[in-house]
Amino acid sequence: MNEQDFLAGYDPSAYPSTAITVDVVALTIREGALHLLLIRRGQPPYQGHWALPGGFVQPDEDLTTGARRELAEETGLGGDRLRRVHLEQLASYGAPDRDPRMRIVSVAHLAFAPDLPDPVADSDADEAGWLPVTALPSRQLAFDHARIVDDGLERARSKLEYTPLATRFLGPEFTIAELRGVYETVWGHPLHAGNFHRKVLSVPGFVESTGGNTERGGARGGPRARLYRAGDARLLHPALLRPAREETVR
Amino acid sequence: MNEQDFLAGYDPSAYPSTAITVDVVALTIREGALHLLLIRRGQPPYQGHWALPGGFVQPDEDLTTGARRELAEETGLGGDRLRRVHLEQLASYGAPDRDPRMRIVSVAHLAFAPDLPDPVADSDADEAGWLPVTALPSRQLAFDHARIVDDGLERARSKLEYTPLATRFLGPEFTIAELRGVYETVWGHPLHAGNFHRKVLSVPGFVESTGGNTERGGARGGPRARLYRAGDARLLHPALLRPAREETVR
DNA sequence: TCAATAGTGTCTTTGAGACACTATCAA
DNA sequence: TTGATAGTGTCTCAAAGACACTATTGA
Repeated sequence: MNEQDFLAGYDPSAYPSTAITVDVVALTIREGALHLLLIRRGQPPYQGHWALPGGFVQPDEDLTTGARRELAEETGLGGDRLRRVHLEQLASYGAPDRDPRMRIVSVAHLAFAPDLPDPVADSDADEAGWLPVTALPSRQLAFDHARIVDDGLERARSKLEYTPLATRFLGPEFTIAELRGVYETVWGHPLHAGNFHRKVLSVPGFVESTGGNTERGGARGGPRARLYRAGDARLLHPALLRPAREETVR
Repeated sequence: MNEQDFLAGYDPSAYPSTAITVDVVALTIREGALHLLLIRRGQPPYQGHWALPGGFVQPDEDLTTGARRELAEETGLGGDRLRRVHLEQLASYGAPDRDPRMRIVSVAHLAFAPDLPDPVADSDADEAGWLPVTALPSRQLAFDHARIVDDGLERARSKLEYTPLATRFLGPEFTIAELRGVYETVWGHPLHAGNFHRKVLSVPGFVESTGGNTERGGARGGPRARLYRAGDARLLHPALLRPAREETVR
């Protein structure tokens, strides 16, 4: 039997079937706090609970394409704004009982977005919004989404160490202080301003100067800061390591 | 409608269906070279091509459980030997056309194993074996498995930097020189013996002394080496970074 | 005038890497 | 005896972090 004949006689339904969804852990920074895009479910299961935006993968689309589509649908965003959002695969979650309806494997994705407008609820949901991650209703997230969010946050913290993706939380032009704000928000503790400044400028390709300055100094005074845009590095070398965390090592 | 009623009337077949497989990039070190477990396919599609071990996820098993089961089936291994194999999720691959039969999303896993016996072919395959990764028939791997292998190798190289998983390629007791051999094999270039030795011993929890020594010196002479076992660290701090690779940064 | 901030200078400590050297063992 | 290897000592350089300081701005 050759491959042609084999495929002609192949019956997909003879194999165990499972549904595939994509879910998105979309992060942004608002007013100095890390926010997560969540949807309040309008239908069972977990009706009324908050859940990650996501849905079934369409027959003709790639996993990451599906995740970007879901993100576009939930945020009402498109075009250039959406294209500036960083999106990467996070991990897949497939415990047999994670969804009461049927066996569903979710391919979770992680997104970093600059401050975006409030989402518009679509037909399936009665509410959608950016919620601060520090005040998450952890026990009330649908399915295993609390676990997925935890994994996403840890991945985000780690990614800031060795990639320049912190810039994806900001607009096309930013100051070093704003970049430092991203690190402090995601990592959850303050950094030394002077050392951070020098470190960022010393990593090749992390940021490049636009030549411009901010129009005004800080809200409470201070000189006008120089403006930078993201450089062409894909990895930071040397990396910007988080302050030692002995506890997490063992 | 409450959740009970909803689930009772829920029809899984109304949703787009997809098959889920797990594939395993299983690595081991034989005679100083990195080897990969491959199966020569006995059936279409890609009949006669080499492919990663893997298969459909069973209805009641978790993704990682499925990967471990597939690994056990292909290697004929069980019990303690299998339990010593490190297994982690790598990534999921779901391009719509990656399998000519139907939409199949593969959740790839990565395994690090100490030198294992040659695998026994099962009913679906006419051949199975550990192949050196340097001499892979890249263009002849089935499906998108060449890409998955590349991703797995890069993940393996990276994991050796900041985790103690190099020890998973070795037996329960090993010398520093053997551990160095793992790094040299996976990273693909020689390391300075003296500096490596000191570095490994300086990282807390990486290895701990057994108190014993090897029975004999090296094959071409030299003193007997001290024996070590894996320590309790889950992360290396500070990390063992690969020598700088400027090319890969941009 | 005052307080906050941007940006730079400098010193200390840690760690990576180059190199040298000794002790030990197989052939 | 010879040559390879295990393990240690030492030096240099890069980088992280602590601290200090100046210049610039808003209030």
